[in-house]
Amino acid sequence: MSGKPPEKGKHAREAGHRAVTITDIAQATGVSRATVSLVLRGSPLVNIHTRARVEVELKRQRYVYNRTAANLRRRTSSAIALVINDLSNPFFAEFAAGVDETLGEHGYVTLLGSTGESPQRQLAMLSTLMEHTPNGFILSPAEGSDAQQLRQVLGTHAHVLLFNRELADADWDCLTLDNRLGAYRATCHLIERGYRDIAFFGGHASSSSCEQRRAGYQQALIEAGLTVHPQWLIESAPNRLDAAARASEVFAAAEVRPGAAVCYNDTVALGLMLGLSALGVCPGRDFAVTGFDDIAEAALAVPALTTLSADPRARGQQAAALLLQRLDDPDAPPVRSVAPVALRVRDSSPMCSG
Amino acid sequence: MSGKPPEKGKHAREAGHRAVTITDIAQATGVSRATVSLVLRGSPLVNIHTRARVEVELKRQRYVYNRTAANLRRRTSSAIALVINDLSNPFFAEFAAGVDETLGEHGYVTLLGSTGESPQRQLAMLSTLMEHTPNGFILSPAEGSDAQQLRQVLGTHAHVLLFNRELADADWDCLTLDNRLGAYRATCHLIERGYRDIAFFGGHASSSSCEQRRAGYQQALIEAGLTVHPQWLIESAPNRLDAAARASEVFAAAEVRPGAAVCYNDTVALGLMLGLSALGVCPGRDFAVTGFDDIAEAALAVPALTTLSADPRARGQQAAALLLQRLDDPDAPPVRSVAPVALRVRDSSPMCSG
DNA sequence: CTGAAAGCGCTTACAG
DNA sequence: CTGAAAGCGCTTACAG
Repeated sequence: MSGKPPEKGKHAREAGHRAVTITDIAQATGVSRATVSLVLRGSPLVNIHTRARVEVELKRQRYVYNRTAANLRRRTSSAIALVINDLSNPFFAEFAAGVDETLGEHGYVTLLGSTGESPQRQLAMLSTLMEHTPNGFILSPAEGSDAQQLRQVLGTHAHVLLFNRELADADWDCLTLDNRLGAYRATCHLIERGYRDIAFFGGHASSSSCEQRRAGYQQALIEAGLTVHPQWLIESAPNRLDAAARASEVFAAAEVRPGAAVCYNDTVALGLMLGLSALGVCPGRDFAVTGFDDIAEAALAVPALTTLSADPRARGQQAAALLLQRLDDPDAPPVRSVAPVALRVRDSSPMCSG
Repeated sequence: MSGKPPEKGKHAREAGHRAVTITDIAQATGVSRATVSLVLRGSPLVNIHTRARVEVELKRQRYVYNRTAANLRRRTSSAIALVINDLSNPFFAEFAAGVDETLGEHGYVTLLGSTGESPQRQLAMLSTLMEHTPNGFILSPAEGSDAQQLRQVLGTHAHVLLFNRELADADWDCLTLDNRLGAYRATCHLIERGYRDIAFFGGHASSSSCEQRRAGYQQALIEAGLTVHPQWLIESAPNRLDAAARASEVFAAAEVRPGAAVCYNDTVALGLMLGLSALGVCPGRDFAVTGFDDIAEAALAVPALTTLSADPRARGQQAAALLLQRLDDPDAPPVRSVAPVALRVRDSSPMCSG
């Protein structure tokens, strides 16, 4: 039992007045609680007139079904926990909207939890959520999550769908973006436009998504017969500030200055563009940039950012659907779904002029 | 009882295996369930050695507290419902992040619901959420919400905090932005920069926030001795597309062409800027524009958008705090909180050149 | 077709 | 300091 339970707010629905229950309805209509329950659950057993009487009384007393009580008795749950890093990241906000929409359509309610990209808070969040007995978890793991610890908290039998990040030796269902193909396409696009010296910029190399994107980038270079310079693999925190600060590292290597960069994601790309401007390098003219995610800002930036669109809302719907499938068939083998990703060409990657 | 309950997903925590309960712990340690419960709740009554034995066993069996069961017995709830229009609007996403953060710190869990700005779905959403017996609601009402119907669904005694939109004759707590002052400031700012012919663009005039912003706009004009032209009050749906389509209406009035517009919000302002460009009017040079909300795109738009910052994340925290206060003291008089709003001056409102 | 009874996992007076 | 008993609001075999 972790977290501090709310001690003050004692009023589940109302202050003083107790809520109307099936007992009230049963007494008022002169039937048993069992019969009221059958009416509520739409059982065909109930006599049509009995049903009518009960239904009138339910309306009259403004009865509200207590699903948590029913869930307790039935050993079910109608809630699904959604745990993401940060709602203020538009990509995850859209994802959450998609999840919530699909879960709602299937009669589930969404329990929300944010981790702020901290494995610590993630564990705390998850054990709090566990106490509310959700039927399953949709989890976008914080960077640096430990599968071992997660399993410890979630228990061996909880239904879990991982989004966005794979976890070493976790046998949970998983929905990821096609990171490798996406970065491959971005890199090919730059090569086609005439760039030959292309860096990979941003992200923590240890994260699985960054690793995959780098792999796609390298594959494209190799297929084109270009050299992969290790000095052109530049790490950064996945935020704008750190990316901007590290812009100069792109030109740190003595030999050749790259003329373009495939970035880990849009946020990092926008930060790099800012940093380049500060260095007197005009992004989109002196230096080509691509992103990943197609956040709303990508289309509005100057120059508009060439990027890969993952349609996060659709991913949310897909994630929810996959988890629901898992609930239907707990014994099916683990699912690994890879969502496609589409290139959006914009001004930040013009034809190479150099 | 509305909505379709999930019939398939029968496995609250695990498939087949039943969860460990206080009964298991009691049996294993040879104490009563009551004692285990006291240990869990941290009661000082329990003998220190008894407590130690029980705690070891809790760990050993990986006991997970079932808060929903406890809530049922105690007639409490540790959940709060958060109902907003659309998570894909960054303003609301930030707000939700703030709410969730503060609720989490106080041991509450967030039940999420989206209405898609539809009063219909809002009612359906709310009655589904009611079945989960949340302790209170934070509700950003969909446009066109009917207080009467809401009260019907929520019951007279539910604890509700309204955000962003007031509702005629609802005696619920309410947190709104200082719409009037914000629009007043934006208008004064344009006047100071030399504009005299200023339109008010976008939003549905019937919505309370739009009404208030228009009032601030008019006040500023009147105080400056400028005329308020009714033809310069242009309505639009609060989205980019409709705003862009209605850009030409700004110049529809025969007499004078306005040289600037105070917009209902950022989304509408960005739409207007797009529409103006299409008409050959260059926003920020030929025509000044201000927004409202300071969404992330505002700073990145070209020209960057002068707007009012409401700090939605802080609003979320504030909303959560207000609701928690209400739970502590259900009988306190209704609270109407008005959050301040700060002007962010950017390139879209340069000195008047005309 | 309907009711009496047991029980989901927990808490809380009340005895002792 | 600990246990027996009742009960939160619901559901589900089981009789009849």
